[in-house]
Amino acid sequence: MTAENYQKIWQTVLLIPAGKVASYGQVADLAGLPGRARLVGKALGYAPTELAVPWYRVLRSDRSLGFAPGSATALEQRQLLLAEGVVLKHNRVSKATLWQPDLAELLFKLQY
DNA sequence: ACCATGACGCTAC
DNA sequence: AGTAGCGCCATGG
Repeated sequence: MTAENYQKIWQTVLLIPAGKVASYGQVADLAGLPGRARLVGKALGYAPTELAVPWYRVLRSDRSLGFAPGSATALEQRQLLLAEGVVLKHNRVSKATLWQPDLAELLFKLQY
């Protein structure tokens, strides 16, 4: 069951389009796990590399990167986002880069 | 079983 | 812009 939750989370994150970002809480909600943002972070940490989950497109609800500024992971995330054309202002992404999925289409793709 | 620890988030100061 | 408290709960010691 927790394994299934991880699957739901990975699937949801895979739907985030390049150049867009979503928050941990948003992913949790869309994955059918409201209020469980922490689980999203855990799931991303455990994500199998073969799934190629775009973990770097997930950040905090205040639109700042999900890691301590200066940490190797934060630098990597910044680089990957910039490579997709995401605009970063002082360690924050602009509101325009937030992912706003069409719910009907999302439900269709997630196949619940 | 108990306790501490997080890739979090929201409300209230 | 910051801090504090609380809710959340899987994982590991």
